[in-house]
Amino acid sequence: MVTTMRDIAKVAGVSQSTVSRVLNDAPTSVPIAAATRARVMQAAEELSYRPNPLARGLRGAPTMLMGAVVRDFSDPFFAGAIEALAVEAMSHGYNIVLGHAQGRLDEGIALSTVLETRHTDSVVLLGDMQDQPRLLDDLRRSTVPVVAMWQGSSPLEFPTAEPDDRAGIRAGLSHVVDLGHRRIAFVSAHLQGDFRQREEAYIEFMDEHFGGVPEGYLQRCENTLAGGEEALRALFELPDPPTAVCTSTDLVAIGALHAAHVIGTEVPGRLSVVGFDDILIAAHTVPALTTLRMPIAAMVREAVGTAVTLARDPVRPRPEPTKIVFEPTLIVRESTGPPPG
Amino acid sequence: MVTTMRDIAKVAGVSQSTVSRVLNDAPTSVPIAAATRARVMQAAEELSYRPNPLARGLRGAPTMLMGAVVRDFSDPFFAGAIEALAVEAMSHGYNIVLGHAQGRLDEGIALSTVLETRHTDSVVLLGDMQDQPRLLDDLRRSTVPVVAMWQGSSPLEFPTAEPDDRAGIRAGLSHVVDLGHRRIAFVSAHLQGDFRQREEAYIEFMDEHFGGVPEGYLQRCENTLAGGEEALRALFELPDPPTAVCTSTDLVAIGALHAAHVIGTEVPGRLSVVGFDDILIAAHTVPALTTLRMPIAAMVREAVGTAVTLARDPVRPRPEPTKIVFEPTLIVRESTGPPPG
DNA sequence: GTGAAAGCGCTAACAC
DNA sequence: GTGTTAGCGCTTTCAC
Repeated sequence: MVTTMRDIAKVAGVSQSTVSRVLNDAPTSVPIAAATRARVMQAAEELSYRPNPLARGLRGAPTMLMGAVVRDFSDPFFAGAIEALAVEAMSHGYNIVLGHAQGRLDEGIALSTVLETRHTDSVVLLGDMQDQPRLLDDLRRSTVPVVAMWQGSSPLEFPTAEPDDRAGIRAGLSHVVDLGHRRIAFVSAHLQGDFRQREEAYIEFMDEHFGGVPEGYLQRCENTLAGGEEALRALFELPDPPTAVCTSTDLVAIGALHAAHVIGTEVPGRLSVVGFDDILIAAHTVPALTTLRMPIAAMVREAVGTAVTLARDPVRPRPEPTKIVFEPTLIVRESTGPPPG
Repeated sequence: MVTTMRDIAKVAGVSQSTVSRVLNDAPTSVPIAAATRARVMQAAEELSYRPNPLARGLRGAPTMLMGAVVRDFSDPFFAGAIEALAVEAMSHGYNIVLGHAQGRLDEGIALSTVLETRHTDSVVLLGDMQDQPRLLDDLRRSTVPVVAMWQGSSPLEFPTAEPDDRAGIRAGLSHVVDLGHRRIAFVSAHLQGDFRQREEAYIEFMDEHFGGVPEGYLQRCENTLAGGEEALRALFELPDPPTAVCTSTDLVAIGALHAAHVIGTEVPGRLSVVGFDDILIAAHTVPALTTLRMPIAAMVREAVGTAVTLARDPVRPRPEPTKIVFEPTLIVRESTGPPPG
């Protein structure tokens, strides 16, 4: 059996509400006789009492649970983001509930499972969810505060923390241009609208600097290691292969690195590679990856802070959608160098 | 305002209990007039009603939340494991709540935060928690069913799914021996008791085959990429460096790979490297890593299945601690080959 | 077929 | 100082 306050009350010979007061260490509002308090405490200890958070929650107390809905679980980038989110949330006393918007689940489940979650005090969206219309719909009409991250080009609906994709891509491209590269390709991991901005930043940059994107230099692929490999292979079947490849994620960059190794193309001797995100392994690939560091910590801090604040507000007028932008930082490692020759 | 059943009842002109019956689609127990049902449904729709899971839970319904307590969040191996856990749990209708036993949090928090979690129907422990005595204590005396994974050598307290570490390590060692290696070192990532078994398997194997471990061939390090790098460097400062290195995790193996590249040691030409776990990037490192595949999917299936079953049992006599063992599989890739010369 | 009423474990008035 | 009494939103007897 599970111990309830009534059990304690019986054992300690007091009323259940006294137990409640003692156990909650009622601020200053109601003084309790030291003796009573002691008896209650001891009884609670003996019966190894644990409060029932559901009952508390029913009374209006927050559940201290924060929902996290992530678009793609198997992406190491999001794995890192969730970790950061969990740590940050915990520093506010919250635990993370993992929802997920994974592809073709029965849509009905996807949403209710995630959102039935009214026992979640707030919800954080990681990544673009345009392909989950019902989820979004549900979120919109619900009363839980929602904050979003990495929404890319999808319409702004919630308070959002976003990286400056365009600036990041341009910084990477400028870096290889400064090294002397002219034949610069781009591997664009295609997920949702999410990465469009990175791709567009490349096109824009190439237009400005070289009057356009050379035939075949823009490769689209899945956002996986295998996708990056394929894309790099395709680039090297071109009559005039690039000397530098920028990518929209580290994941495809690492795939590209591997493919380059397999086909015997030296990095950075023959080919420079630039990633995006600076995931955990990026610093330890062979060779170490030059990339753009996503300011995850700062973004997560912002998002969690907003979520916590909104959750605390009992009035909660639907907050204005806002977008706070964070700058990626270029991290130069071993995978970039001057072009061959 | 949040819509309750009473609101619906008022609008539909019925009693709140009727609303409950309609909305729960009461099995066959109580037939409801089609007209009433329709009216209720419509009112619910209009008011965009959402059931309050807390109230349900209070009445004894399960919360359909499964707690996951992970020892080390930043370990990509556990990230993968959590992903698998989340997917598997969701296939049973559960969502995962991330607890965490992270190092030096205020111990008080660590446990209550994770366990107050009586609104969690069950708890899965990922990794050895010996350094969290209060957590374990709490878990022991609580009534939530607990199942464990990757407990290594710590005492068996719960139903557990475990890899056969010894068999895995021996398979890796045999593989390099078969390739002709004799000078075989081991990089042992030191966390908890967790990895002792892998280290001991190495010692045992070396005793059997070569009459002992050569001086300096057993390197201990942190379970990080940097740890693996350091360990490899140390090995190559030995008067007689190894021609093969086995490791207790892919993480340190990848660090070793990187260090080998930096000091100009060719893999597998001059040095063979064997990992353990087969994490996501293992197949895409340069060169691709030979490793032992942890049967995560099978283990997680077992663990979640047990957790779900236990959670369903209302009687719930403390289950016998059990250990189900899963065999790792040797995956030969590019990082191993015959010794030089 | 449907309503009234009790109660899940807890907190918060409101008495005394 | 401490007990009594309402509910929080819901499910579930038990009546009618």
